Amino acid sequence: MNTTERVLDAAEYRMRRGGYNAVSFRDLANDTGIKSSSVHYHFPHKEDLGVALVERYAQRFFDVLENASRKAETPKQKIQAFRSVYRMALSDDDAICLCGLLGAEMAGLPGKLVTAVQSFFDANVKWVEQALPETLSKSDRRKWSTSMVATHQGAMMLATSMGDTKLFDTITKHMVDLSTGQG
Amino acid sequence: MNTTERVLDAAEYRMRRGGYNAVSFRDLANDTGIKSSSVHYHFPHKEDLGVALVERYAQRFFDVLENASRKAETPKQKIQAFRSVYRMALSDDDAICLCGLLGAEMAGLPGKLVTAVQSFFDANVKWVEQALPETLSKSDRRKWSTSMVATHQGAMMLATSMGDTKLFDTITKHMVDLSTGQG
DNA sequence: GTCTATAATTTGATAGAC
DNA sequence: GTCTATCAAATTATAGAC
Repeated sequence: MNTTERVLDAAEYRMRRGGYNAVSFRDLANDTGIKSSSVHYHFPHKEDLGVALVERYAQRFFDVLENASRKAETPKQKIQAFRSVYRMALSDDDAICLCGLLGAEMAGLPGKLVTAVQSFFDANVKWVEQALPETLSKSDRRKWSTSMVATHQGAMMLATSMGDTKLFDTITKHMVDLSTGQG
Repeated sequence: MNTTERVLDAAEYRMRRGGYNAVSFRDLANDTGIKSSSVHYHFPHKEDLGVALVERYAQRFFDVLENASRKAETPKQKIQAFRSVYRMALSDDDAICLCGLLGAEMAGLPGKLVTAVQSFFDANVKWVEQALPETLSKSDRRKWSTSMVATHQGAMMLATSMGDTKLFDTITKHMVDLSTGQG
């Protein structure tokens, strides 16, 4: 794998655990086996690194989501695909969503990062909206899609905080059940 | 007001915006009009400061919640009181919940802070559980209470990230409606 | 309780050689 | 692309005077 990607891997690991300010060029250098000045070659400023990281994260997220929902035909199946992608992000990496963490730190982040995180959430909400039954009103779709994103993000945070991954399962299943009329 | 409280005020303001690592002794000293060594007199280590801050935050939160739910008789009224306390924390201070932010950074926080944040969430979940109708099964009460906390935390984060406080209102009203059979 | 002074470490960042 | 060398600033923290 090329160095830029390896730096991003190290940065993602650290940032999804401690946040933006918990990542330093020196840590990334040690993680990657190069010097901090070489990390600066790939990402001159920390803000650049953050933006590249969020963009890669978003790209991957929607790639996986696209794939997971490929065979989904009903709204219910699509929502379940959405849930499964969040679930994988949580248990595969044993960390919360990068944008969930950065979203919490939003007021302390550099401008370009704020925009990138907002784009992720915007696309998230739009995706769920599009997946919901067309029979619902526009405003009902908004209500459900924003609630769905908020609940999934909150569930990740709460489950990780309490050290109980099952909490994520309980909460998000409940939400999906409610949205598909099983609650 | 005494200096310890003024330091905590400054710390809360900063930490609820940028997170644990966005707060420095020197910033707090400047905010409070004393020197950083004097801040250390009140809180020898940063971890102490963080714990004291979370404990004060939790105390105030439940004091306000107690007061807001004092006249509430029905489960619905109690849940609405819960929602209103989160809403006030968001709009009065124009920041998300201290523990919501620290919960997101959990994996990067010192041990005593982790415990303090967990206690806050634990008490949150228990409070909602206790407020729900006794007619519900124990497991249903758990499902609803954890979902309620997750959704409120997620809604705060999402609303702040998108710069749209109304998003919090829409999402949490939807959730409360669902829980009280209005959805 | 607050100050001055200071230490040890970390941080984001740059210049210039190879 | 990576290195050595270096920097200025910031960070947590302590010693000791007042």
